[in-house]
Amino acid sequence: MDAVKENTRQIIIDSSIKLFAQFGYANVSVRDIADAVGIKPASLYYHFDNKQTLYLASIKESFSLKASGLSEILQSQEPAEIRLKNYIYKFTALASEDEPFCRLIQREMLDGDEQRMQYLAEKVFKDQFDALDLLVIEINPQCDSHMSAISILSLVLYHLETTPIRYFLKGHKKQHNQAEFIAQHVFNLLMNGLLKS
Amino acid sequence: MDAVKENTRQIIIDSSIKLFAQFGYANVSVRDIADAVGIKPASLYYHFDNKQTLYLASIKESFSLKASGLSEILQSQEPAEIRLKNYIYKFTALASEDEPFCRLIQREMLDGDEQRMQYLAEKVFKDQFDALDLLVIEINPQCDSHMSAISILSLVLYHLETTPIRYFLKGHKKQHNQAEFIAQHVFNLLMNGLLKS
DNA sequence: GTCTATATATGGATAGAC
DNA sequence: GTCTATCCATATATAGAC
Repeated sequence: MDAVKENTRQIIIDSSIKLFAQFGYANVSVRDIADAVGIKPASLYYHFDNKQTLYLASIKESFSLKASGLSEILQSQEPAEIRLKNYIYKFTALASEDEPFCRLIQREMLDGDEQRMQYLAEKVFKDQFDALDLLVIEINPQCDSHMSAISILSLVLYHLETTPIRYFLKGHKKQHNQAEFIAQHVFNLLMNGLLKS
Repeated sequence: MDAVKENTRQIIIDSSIKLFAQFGYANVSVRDIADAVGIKPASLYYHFDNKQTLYLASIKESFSLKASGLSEILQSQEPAEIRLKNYIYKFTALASEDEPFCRLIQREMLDGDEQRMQYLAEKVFKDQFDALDLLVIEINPQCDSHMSAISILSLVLYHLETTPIRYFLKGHKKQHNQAEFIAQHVFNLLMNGLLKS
């Protein structure tokens, strides 16, 4: 942010976050990143040993950037169902705003590298997930909170993830892509199930 | 299956399904497929115009094998809720059995190539999705059937997709990875919401 | 229908000048 | 720190012999 001299290394990371998230590792060339930054490919190799190193640094950076208006909501003094509602709306909004980041995580999940999974679970998502798990227990102490927490996340993320294909599927409307509409649908489904609209 | 002379085209499709599903489109070369089949890359171009055509044919082929069992369930004479229950159990089982294929579809969604999305939606998934949509309407005519159908699919698929990371998250148990357990959780959630276990 | 040989493009990475 | 120039590997795809 320093107007005089911004860190080139940081600009490279910022650019590659966007590119890797949008197109995936194999579909982003070192040339693409260099072009986005405005330097030549050879110059990248002054800052990073190779493409893989750059990729990992980008993921780490992306993780550490995005954090927690969500924690506030989960730790507020509202009744549990209100907290869940607020959480879903906020989470949907955040995920919707930062679609590239969501894709990056999805891609990591697909690759399924065990060491990286463990790192993500224990160093990045742990606090968030645990707090959501506790909220679910508070709402229904009888339920399998682990499964329910995953279900909540799945409903939000999958609606966002399927945006490109839902456009071509029966019954699609513009509003189905709006974060608030998705959040409303998900919260209602969680409260009432399919039977009650 | 003919012992004397099996269709080379079919062997190519079978081989590429496995490769694309496991590694993703960009990570599988025409050479890889040719090697797996046991022919030279040039020979592939006698059977298919290009890599993309081969890829789409593979997905279509792979999906239609699974879809027939699901269609039966959706078109049976059972009450709507029983059909939904049977559908979820069968769908979960199928998806669980062919994890590579599920990953392939997920990758497709992440790539979000518009032409490929349209092809998949209209030529591959259409009939299945429409039938599920109708079932949802039957169960609750008031609801947004498009959103609800996506929600059903999301619940099943995301539990499977997150298998590698859930292992490291709070409250995980072995049974959370079993198809039948997931189906039970999903059906219960859809019927009763989060509040009732 | 499958082969060999090759055209053509692209991608990761390095050497050395400035 | 960034550049130009280039190497080398790999990828898609084609031409033409068999």
